[in-house]
Amino acid sequence: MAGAPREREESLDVIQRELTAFARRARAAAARLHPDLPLVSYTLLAHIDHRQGCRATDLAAHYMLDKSTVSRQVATLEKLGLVERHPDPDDHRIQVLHPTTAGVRALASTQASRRAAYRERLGEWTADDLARFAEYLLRYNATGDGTDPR
Amino acid sequence: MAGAPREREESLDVIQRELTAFARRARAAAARLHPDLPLVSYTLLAHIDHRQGCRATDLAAHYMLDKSTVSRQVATLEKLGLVERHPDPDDHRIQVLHPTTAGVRALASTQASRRAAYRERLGEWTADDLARFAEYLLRYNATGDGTDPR
DNA sequence: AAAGTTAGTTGTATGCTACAACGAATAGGG
DNA sequence: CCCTATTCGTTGTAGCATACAACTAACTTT
Repeated sequence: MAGAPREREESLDVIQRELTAFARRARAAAARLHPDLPLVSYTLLAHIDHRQGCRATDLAAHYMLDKSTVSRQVATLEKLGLVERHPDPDDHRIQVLHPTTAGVRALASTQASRRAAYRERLGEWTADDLARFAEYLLRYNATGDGTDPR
Repeated sequence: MAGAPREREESLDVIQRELTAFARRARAAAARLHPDLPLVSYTLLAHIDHRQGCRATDLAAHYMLDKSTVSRQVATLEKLGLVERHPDPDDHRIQVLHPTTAGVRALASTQASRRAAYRERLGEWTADDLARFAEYLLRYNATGDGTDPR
């Protein structure tokens, strides 16, 4: 570990700094993209949609949020008519979450403008670089925490 | 635009999803890393340190924050004795921000544990991958917004 | 059946943020 | 030299997101 090149440290610092900067800006950027949808709720809705049908606990684990936070966010989403809860027939504690038709629609429209923003931002990148960047991010996020096994 | 490979779209989606997930988790992760330092303030302090001496406006631009937000955060940092304000002799509106000795110290200790966390998370990565990941992040952040010119 | 565990909700407090209205300092015309 | 931008920063106010703790309901284990 002594001989490890100093370049690694530098790369780590850059990664750390840039990820932080990104995280910091993300809120503002997201708010600009979909001023209508309550922002965080959008994220949760997207995740609910991505894995068709998931529990509140899954959301909490995936995003490292307290269950109370998720509970309120889901309540908001439900009030907006974007998400439905179906009690699990096998276990009445569990509510399985699904996007409603309106939810899917809202998601699609937001997704579109969001994708456009990304496309503009990453338009110059080669498909190769995009693929590698995506792979790095996946690897980075997968490593970290026990968020969810798969 | 029609012939653009669908792979690009997929990569974009992955990038979007993973960056979002990261941003979402970042708060919780950061809170774990330095429970003492008010979290956001840490970020600002790091930036103040990184560019030796900057104005509140610079911080706001860099992180896409409202000046009022920065004002309060800086006030907090000052109250904690981590940052000093020096009025610019040429322009009395401007306050140049500098970390205090305590600020540098706090930053160093946090930086250390933070770096350790990153090192653990990215320990398996080759130096090459790290460098490329860092470069992608730099490129990504640089492109986006008029945060700051350089 | 009693004790323990898991899913989710609600009460409460706090942090971070934006927007708007303001004060102070400077810069640019007439 | 005043009068009007413009720029930098603060304070008032309000809202969202979040955590922690206490609680209910439902399942599980012994």
